[in-house]
Amino acid sequence: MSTLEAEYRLEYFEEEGFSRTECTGCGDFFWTRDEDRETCGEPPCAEYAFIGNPSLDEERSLEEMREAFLSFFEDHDHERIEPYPVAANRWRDDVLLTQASVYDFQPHVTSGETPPPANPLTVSQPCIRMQDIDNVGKTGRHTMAFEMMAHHAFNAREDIENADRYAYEGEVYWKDQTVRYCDEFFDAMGVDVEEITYIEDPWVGGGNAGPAIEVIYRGVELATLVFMSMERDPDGEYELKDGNTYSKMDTYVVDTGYGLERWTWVSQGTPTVYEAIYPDMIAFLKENAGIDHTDTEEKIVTRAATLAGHMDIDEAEDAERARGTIAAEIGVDVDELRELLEPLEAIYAIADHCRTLAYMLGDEIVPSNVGTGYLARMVLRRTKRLCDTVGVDAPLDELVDMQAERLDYENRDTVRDIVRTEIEKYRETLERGGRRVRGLAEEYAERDEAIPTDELIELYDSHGIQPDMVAEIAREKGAAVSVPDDFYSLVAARHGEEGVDEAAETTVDDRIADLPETERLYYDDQERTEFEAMVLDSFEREDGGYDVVLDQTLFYPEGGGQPADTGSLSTDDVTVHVEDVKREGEVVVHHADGDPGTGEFVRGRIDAGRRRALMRNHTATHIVIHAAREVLGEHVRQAGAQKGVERSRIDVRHYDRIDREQARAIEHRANTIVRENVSVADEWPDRHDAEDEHGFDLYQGGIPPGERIRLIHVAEDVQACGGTHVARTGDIGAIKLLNTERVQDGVERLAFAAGEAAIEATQDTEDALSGAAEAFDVTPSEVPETAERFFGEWKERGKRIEDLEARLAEARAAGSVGEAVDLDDATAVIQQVDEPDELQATATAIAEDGEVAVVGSAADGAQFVVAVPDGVAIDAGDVVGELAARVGGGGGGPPDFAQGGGPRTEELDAALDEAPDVLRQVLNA
RNA sequence: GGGCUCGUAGAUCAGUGGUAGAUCAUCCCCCUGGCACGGGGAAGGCCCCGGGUUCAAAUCCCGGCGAGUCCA
Repeated sequence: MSTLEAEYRLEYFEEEGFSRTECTGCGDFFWTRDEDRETCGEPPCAEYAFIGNPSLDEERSLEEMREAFLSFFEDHDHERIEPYPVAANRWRDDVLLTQASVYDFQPHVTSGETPPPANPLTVSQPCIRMQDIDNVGKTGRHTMAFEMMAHHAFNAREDIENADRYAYEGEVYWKDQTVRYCDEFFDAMGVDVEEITYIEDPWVGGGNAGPAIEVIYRGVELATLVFMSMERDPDGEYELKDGNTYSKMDTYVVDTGYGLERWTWVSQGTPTVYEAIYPDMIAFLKENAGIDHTDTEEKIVTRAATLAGHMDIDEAEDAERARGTIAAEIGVDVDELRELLEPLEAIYAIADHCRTLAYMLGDEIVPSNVGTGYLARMVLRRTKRLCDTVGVDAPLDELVDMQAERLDYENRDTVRDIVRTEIEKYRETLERGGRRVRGLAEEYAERDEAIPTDELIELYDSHGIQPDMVAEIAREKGAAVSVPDDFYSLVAARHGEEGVDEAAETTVDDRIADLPETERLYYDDQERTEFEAMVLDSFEREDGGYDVVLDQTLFYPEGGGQPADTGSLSTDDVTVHVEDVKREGEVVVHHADGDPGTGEFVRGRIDAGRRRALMRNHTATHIVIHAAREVLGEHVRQAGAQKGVERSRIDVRHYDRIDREQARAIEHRANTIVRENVSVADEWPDRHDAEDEHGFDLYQGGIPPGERIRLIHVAEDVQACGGTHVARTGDIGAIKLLNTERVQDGVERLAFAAGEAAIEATQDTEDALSGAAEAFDVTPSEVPETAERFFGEWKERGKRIEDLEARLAEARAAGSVGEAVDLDDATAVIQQVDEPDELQATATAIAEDGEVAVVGSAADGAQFVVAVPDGVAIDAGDVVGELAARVGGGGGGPPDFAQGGGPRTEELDAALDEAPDVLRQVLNA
C-alpha cells in the first residue's frame, strides 16, 4: 500500500525553495516559502487576516474579479468557455445540481470518451450547494449560489496500448504547471506569494480520487487544486481516506476551483462576504425593510461582523454560540445584539437565495414537487418567508429579476412569470394551512390539550406547514404546542426505509462485448427496409429465443424513446422473426425466435409499416415540442417521451396547466409545420461546434457521448437525436393532439397521434359525439346545449319526484292504508310499499302523525324501515334487526329511525305478519 | 421515483355504515327615515368517476381522475 506523500514532491516546489512543514495545530502537511511558518494557516489553526484589510492589489466587484481570472488564464493559453447550466441533471443522472466546475465534464470527458470543448480551458461555473442553506447569512461566509472559477487540463497517458482510443491524447500539463499558474495568478493579483500555504489534502469523490492541494491566503482557502488521476479498484495500490483502494487511470485531469465570491471578498476586506458580492441588493433590501441604523448601531454591527470574521465559524450554530462572546467583547447585551443582527442575516440570505433562484429558473428549472423543481420551490418559499419576517415588501419576482438582470439572462420575463405563479401557489398553501391549523388549534384549546406531535408531523409532511407557523397560530388560539428538537428526524422516520434501489448494473455479456461494432445502416437510407448481412454469432436465450448479432443491420434498436423495429431474418433454409432489438454498447443484438446459424448470410427485412409509423411519430414528436415551445414559452423542455405506432406522448416542463386554448394553438402550429412540408435534415457535426451554435437546448432527451453527435433539423427546430425520421414533414400527414394531463407538478404530458392514427383518433371522437347526438336526437353541434338542458331538467325532475313522494307518503299515512295495530300507549301502522324510494318518506310521514311505522318492501330484496315518533319507548333498531333476521339479513340505525333488509323476499309477508308481535316484544323488553 | 393528505351546497368545511349538515355568500320578508347590524325564511348537492364488500356506502376496499405536500 502506498500513500500519496510522494505525489506532492513537485519539482516546482523544489525550484522555488518551498519546504514541507507539519502544522503545529492540526498536523496536516503543507508547503510554504516561509521557513519560519508553523501553522497551515487555515482556521482553526489561524484567523482570517483580511477582514478590514483589503488584500489584493485593488478592490474588485464580482464581475471584475471574474473577468480578471478568466482573462489571466486566456492570456496563458487557456480557452474561455461558456458555463454549463446549474441543472446538472440535464446531462447526468447521478446529481441534480452543478456543484463544481468539473461536473461539466463528467462522466464522458473525464473518462476520455468525449473530447473537452477546449484543452486546456478556463470557465467560471455557477454552482448551487443546497447543503449550506441553513448557514447562509448567519456565518458571514457561506453562500448557496457561487461561481467556481477554474482552469482544467485533460491528459491521457501515452505509454499504454491503443493510446488513441481516448478522445484526447498526451499531456497538456500536470501538477507542477498547475501550481505555477496558481502562484502566478496570486502574484498577478498583487499577493506576496510568501504568505501562501499549499496544504496536502488528498481528494476522494464519486469513485475517483487523487492528490489535491488547498491554497490558503490570510486564513482563507482561495483555491483547491485537484489532480484527478485514480479510480476505485479493489486491487488498487493506494488506500485513501475513505477506506477504499484506488489505482491510476489512463486519463488524468487537472481540476481546479477558485471561489469567485471568496476572491471578491478578500479583495474588499468587508466584514461579511455578502457585503462584498451583493452591495446594491443589500442596500435596496435594507431600505425596503426600513432598516436604518444609527451611527452607534452601525458601529456595533461592523465590529460584531469583524469579530465574527476572525472566528472559526463553519455552521450556523457556531454563529449563535459566538454571539455571546462577541456581545461581551463589544460590551452590549446579547439580546440587543441579536435583535440588531438577525434582520441583517435575513437580508443577506435573501440576496443569496435570489441569485440561486435566478440561476435555477434562468436555466429553465420549473418549480415542482420532484427533482430540481422541488429544490427551486423550497428555496423560493424559504426566500418568501425571509422577506415576510424581515418586512421586505418588494415583490419577489422583482428581487429575483435584479439578480437575473445582473447575470444578463435573456428569459427574464419567463423567470418573473414563474416566480409570480409560484408565489401565488405558496399563498394558497399558506391560506389552506392557516385555516387547517386554526381549526385544529381551537379544537385542542377547547379541550385544554396540547397539540400532539403526531399532528405536527402530519401538518408538515402532508400539508407543508412549518411547526413554527403552527406554534404561532396556536398561541393566538391559546393552545399549547411543543415542537420536539428531533422534529425533522421524526418526519424522516415516518418515511421509513426509503430503499435506495441500486440500479441493477447492466453488465454487458462478455461474449457480446468481444464482438465488433455493428455497422448501423438505418441512418444511411431511412426509407430502406431490406438488407443483407452475415451472422457473426448467435446465443440461445433463457426464454428459448436467440440473441443474433450481425455485421451490419437495418434494425433500429430501442432507444431515445423510439421502440425497436421488428421483422425477419432469412437464409435459404430458414426464416426467423425478430421480436425486439437492443443495443449492447456498440453491438446491436436482435432477439429472434430461432437461430439463423452463425456464419450464415441472411436477408433482413424490417416491418415497413411499423417502421414508417414510428418514423412519423418520431418526427411528429420534434414538431410537437417545437410547437409547444412557441405557444408556451422558451422554458419548455422535454421531460421524457415515448413514441409508438398508434400514439405517442411527450412530457414537457411547464409551470402551469395547459388549457384548451393552448392545446389548440399547439395543434395548429404543429400542423402548419406539417403542411409546410419542409425537409427533415440530419447531420453529424462536431459536438462542440453544435453546442456553440445551438446551445444546450439541443439535448432534449439526454446527452449522448462521442466526438460527433447526430442533429435532426425540422423547420427551425434542432435536436440531438439518434432516431429515425421521415424525409419531409408532409410525410406525417397530420398530427392530432389527443389530450393533455399533468403527470407531476410542473410536467405536462401531451399525447398525440400522427398520420393515419391521427385521422382514426379524430374519427373515434366523432363517433362518440355522433352517438351522443343520436341518443339526444339532435345534430352533433347541438349536443353540448342539449346535454346541459337535459341535465338541468333531470335534476329538476329528481326534486319534483322527491317532493311528490313526500306528498304521496303523507297521503298514504293519512289514509291509513296499512294495518293498524294497537300497542299499549301507541298505535303502530304496518304497511307494504314496493317503491324503494318511498319507503323512508312513508315511514317518516307516519311517524310525524304520531304513530309507529313499520314499512316493508319487496322491491330489490326484502327491506324494512321502522320509524318511531317522539315519546314512544320502542327502539326502531331492535325492531328492524328482528324483522330483517327473518328475511336472512340484518339492519339497524338510531332508535327513532332504522332500516334493514335481507335477500329472502318470499319471507316478507310472514315477517310483516309477525311485526305486531315483534313490536310488543321490543316494547316489553 | 417514492411516502402521506385531501376531493360533500357558489366559497370554507363538519359528517367513523343507517333520513346529507353548518357557516359565509345569494334571494325573499321583518326591524330602519335610509344604511350597517340584527331577526325570520327560501333556494342551492350525480357527496369527483368506475368497480367491489354489505340488507344498506358520502363513509370500508380496489382502480382511475383531480389537487396538495414531504422526501431522494
